[in-house]
Amino acid sequence: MNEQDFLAAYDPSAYPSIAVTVDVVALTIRDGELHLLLIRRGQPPYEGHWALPGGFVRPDEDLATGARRELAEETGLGGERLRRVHLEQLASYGAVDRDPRMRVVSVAHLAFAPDLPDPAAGTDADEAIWLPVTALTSRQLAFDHGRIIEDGLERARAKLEYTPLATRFLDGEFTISELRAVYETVWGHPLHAGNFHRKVLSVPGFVESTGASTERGGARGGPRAKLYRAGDARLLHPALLRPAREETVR
Amino acid sequence: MNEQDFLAAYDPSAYPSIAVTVDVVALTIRDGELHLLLIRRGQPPYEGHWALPGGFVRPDEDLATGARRELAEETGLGGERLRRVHLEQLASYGAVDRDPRMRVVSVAHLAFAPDLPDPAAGTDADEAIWLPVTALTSRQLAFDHGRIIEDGLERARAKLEYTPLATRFLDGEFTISELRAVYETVWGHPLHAGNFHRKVLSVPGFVESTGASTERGGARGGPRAKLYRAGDARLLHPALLRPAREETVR
DNA sequence: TTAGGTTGTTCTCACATTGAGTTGTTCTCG
DNA sequence: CGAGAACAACTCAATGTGAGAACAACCTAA
Repeated sequence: MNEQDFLAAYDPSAYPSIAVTVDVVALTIRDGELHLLLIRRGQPPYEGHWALPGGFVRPDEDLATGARRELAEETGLGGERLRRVHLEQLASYGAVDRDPRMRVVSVAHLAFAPDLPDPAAGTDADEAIWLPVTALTSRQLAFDHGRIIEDGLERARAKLEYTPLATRFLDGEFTISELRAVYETVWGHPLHAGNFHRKVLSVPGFVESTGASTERGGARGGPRAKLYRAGDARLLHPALLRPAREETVR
Repeated sequence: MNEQDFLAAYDPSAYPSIAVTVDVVALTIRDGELHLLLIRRGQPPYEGHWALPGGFVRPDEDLATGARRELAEETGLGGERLRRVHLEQLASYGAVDRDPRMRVVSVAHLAFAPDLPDPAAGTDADEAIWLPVTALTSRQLAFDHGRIIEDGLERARAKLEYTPLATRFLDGEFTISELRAVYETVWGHPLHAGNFHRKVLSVPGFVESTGASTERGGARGGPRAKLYRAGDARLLHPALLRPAREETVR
């Protein structure tokens, strides 16, 4: 620090004026497709464009609390349902001109949720929807939110490899096939059912059996599947690696 | 966003007052030990405690630029040497009471550098040193910098697994043994020399041969070693995994 | 009610990767 | 010159992975 910084430090009105916001990349799986929570902006800048839920960090809340509050406001979620949503910090975005109104640093967060109700009820005038990520390319996104979403999706794909967070897209009890569907949806391609089954059961602490089975077979046939719940592992060891992706390596 | 937020958005003086800083966890390897750049604070709060290099983000610079500037100021580094330092964003820290003077959100960064000169010259009155990370426990650290350092070290250890960033701790040309020493130093335990050698050469794009060898054998004997430089891979595939660490998994 | 197709689960087998140890050679130091 | 160290290449067993097959349980549609 130089002398100027020190002076600034002692005079709360003298430090550079930068606003701090939180934005949330909230993901869920609906009808076998990965969906993202978006808000349509009702005023300039980027009026009519789609944006991530977010807003200013309040003086009395920390970053994670602010992100969870924004998520609650837009989804109408609360209590136990909200508490079960996985929320982690993604990264911060602070390009000088990312908001035309003023200097804003946004601390982006990433959320994984089981299928949630439509967000319309209980929020303000802005339109909020769960949009399939496959439909993103055709949408106009506000600010640098396109970049934030890309980073969030890549983080989500990577996290499924070495953490048990895929279970956060499911309800408390699930079948191995449902878990496999999460991986296939987030990674975007099919997995070998037999190998996946073997792998999931062999990783210690990933899932634990409930002893129960589904009431009926699948909609298109097949036997009843055994039910599992999330285990106590916080990391998968060894990891469940995505099939090789040579392109991304160089 | 609710109505209050909208009003705030249009009135630059009405948004919550939060300062934005950058801090840098700068790592290098000296004498076979991992070192960290620390500054001794010359004034309260935390006077006399050790802190990460950092300071306010300036209105005209983005986050990465600010972090690189702070690093340059404290190391006296510039030009090509500075440009070769790997710098990436680590995470943001925004607990309400992390700075007693005011609300501060710090965007922490992580830097990997080859052995650098002592930082004393060219900087301001504060004392700056490269401290072995093994000596950290006995030091009083300012703010939440202990936590930030922990997160930085864990990120560094993880990054060595799946990226070729270990080469950033070395000069342009290096031997496989020197590269292995980086891994052993950062991970904190010895690796099997033969297996490491095989693995490094088998991962495409990790290192490429220069064709040359060292002028002399090692200080304690042994043949001349072949020299390599960093390859063009940005990710290691397959990764070079740390030996299992059961404790951290649950 | 039955036929045909789907799914959950368990196997098998070939192949790749890893951990551990060995060998041979080159070099430095005393 | 001899001892010890380190580079580089090899072997071998254990483990993990990809691909496919087997089989029973179950659904829907005819």
